[in-house]
Amino acid sequence: MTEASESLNFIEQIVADDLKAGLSSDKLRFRFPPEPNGYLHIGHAASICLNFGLGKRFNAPVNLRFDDTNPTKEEQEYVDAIKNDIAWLGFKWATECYSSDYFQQLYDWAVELIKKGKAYVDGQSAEAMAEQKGTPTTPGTASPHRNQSVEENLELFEKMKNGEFEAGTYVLRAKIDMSSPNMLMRDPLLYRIVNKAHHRTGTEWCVYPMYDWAHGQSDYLEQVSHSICTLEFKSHRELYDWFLDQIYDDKKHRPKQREFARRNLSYTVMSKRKLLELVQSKTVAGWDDPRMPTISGLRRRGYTPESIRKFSEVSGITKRDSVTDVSLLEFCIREDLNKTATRVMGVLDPVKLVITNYPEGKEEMLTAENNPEDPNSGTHEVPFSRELYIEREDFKEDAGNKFFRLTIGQEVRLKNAYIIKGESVVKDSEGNITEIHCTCDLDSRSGSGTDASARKVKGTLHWVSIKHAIKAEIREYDRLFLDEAPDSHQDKNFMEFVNPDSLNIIKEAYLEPFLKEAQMDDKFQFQRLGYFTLDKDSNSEHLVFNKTVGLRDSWAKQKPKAAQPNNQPVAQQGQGRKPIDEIKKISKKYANLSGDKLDKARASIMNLAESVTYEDIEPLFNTSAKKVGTRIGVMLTLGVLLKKGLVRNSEIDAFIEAGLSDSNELLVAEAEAIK
RNA sequence: UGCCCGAUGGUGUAACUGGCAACACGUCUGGUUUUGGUCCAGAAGAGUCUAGGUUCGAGCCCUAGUCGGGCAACCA
Repeated sequence: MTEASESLNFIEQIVADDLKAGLSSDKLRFRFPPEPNGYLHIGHAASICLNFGLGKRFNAPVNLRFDDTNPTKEEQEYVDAIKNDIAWLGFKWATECYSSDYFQQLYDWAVELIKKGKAYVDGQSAEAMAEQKGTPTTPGTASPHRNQSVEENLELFEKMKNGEFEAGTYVLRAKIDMSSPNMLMRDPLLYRIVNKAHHRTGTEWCVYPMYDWAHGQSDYLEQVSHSICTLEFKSHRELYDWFLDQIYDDKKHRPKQREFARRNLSYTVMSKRKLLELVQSKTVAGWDDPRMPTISGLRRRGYTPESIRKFSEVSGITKRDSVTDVSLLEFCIREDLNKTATRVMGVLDPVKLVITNYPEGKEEMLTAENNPEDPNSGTHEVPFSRELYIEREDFKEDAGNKFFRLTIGQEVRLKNAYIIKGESVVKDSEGNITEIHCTCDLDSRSGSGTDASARKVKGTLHWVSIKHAIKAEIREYDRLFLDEAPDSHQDKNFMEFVNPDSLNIIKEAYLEPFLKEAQMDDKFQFQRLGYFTLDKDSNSEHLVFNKTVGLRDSWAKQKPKAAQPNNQPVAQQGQGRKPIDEIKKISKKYANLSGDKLDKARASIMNLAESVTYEDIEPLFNTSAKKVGTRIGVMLTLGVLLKKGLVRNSEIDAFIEAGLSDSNELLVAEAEAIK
């Protein structure tokens, strides 16, 4: 138990409370239970970090259990990908388990249930059973098979198991309560017949257990103490407990289920079904497309395990639904990469720069720091020559005072090189700049120690020597959806919000030659641009870099560029709220205020009162005497209305009278003012 | 219409379990800087969904309401 001073999230609190109540700490055991029917995403990372974090905090084992009870959807490919992702995230599971390992035990328990008269085989159609289930507000009706004899049930279930029936013809149901307010308790299904090979058990089984019958029992078999899942399983808890009641042996530890809210990320979707749709519709290139919120997508994009763990940590665990802004995720990756990424230079949108006073044919190697944040990171060499590429965006023929980059007649520094001054431009017939000519101060070489090199200039540009540059493909990504919560619109499908410009490919960017040696998983900062990493599509002939995330850019914010995706939520406080409600809100704590805050509150009440009617305040005259603040607010509002010509009546007089005789000075003063 | 959850600055979380709301992101200033990055200093922004109640005192407790979410797959 480290970091005991930190506040616990409510799940950790539950565990801590159990410990305090006498649970022996060696009984603690957790599990992460994915279904191998898709890839893990950033939402799963929350659950992984929670469960493995619990294990770490309380020094208890955490199992990885594949919930593989549905062979129609599950595949070995997903099992492998999930294990890979969890390991990459940096977690070690105690035991690798599968629900399918328990098929025999589960079957035996089901037979016991039948013998106890608590389960029966139903041969009706799915539609008929759904019909009988009733609705949340009306009770269900019993199946005609509900009271079949134990012998008949046993025989039918045996035949189900032996494959004597076709898929979908019979099911095994628990006999619980067809009129329970909890729909899940209305004789839920335990087993169905499925004719499909299972990725682990092959064709051994013809019947497969449903989630509810498998999950809690698996927890029990593994002696998991705390079974943590997401909120949509809350109503399953009653069933979870009912099933445990049937098989529980009090010499063993009984698991408990607790639920937390799943995490949503802005501008993306987070359900496996929807992610699968993006993959199958070829909207993205695959589960690990760098635009996907999957662990594998984020990894390919250049995110680190540290950054994802950090994101989970700062996001927290609660029971309310929320949409976390991607900017928080971006902060986490920038924070990590800033400390570790090697600084290099690359030009994405080149324009030729000729240094007219630098000797033709001359080349020199300059020294570049690998990472100014890390004094031990060393340096590397970068070649310099007369003709360079710089970023087209870094030059303007005539620019305002706030443009810190290259213009005609102004000096800027070339990073790690010389200070230059813009002299002239060469344009093509259409007026596009094809070359920029400049002169450089040959005394100003970085690191030379001369006075000239120490001179302060307005800006520093990145560059690359044309002769030495290597070419590479760069892939830049924008958010996959244009809407903050694309799947939250009841009238629109999330696919309508797909951002058509989420991928921008730069076929030919120019990079310093140092990058020729780049390896997969190396992290680079292309200075002044952002963080980049090699994509798996790379080979020695053709380098491909993914842009992980841009640097924070306070210059971009100043530019009016309307094309920037708007990050700001539209909703503003107070909008659509009635003035009187606003006044009530401000008034509530009025009596606690003083000084500036008091004056401010008073002024805004007076201001709001201008648009309040008598009908609004009349019902507030009998606000209880204790709610002084509200009464002061009403008094102030009344004053404004009276000034505007409101005619006095007995209710008004009574209210003022009551105010005058109150013990609160503020209220008395306001009453005095208008009496 | 029934049952079950939830509601704290723009966003995500906190508040030592009842003592007048804190942290992070984001935003805005200013400083440092050979990255308009980093770093440093500072600011603005909520009075805790509403109304009652209990209490000396409520974001935390009680009651009623409002709003949001979940629950009727041979999915998990």
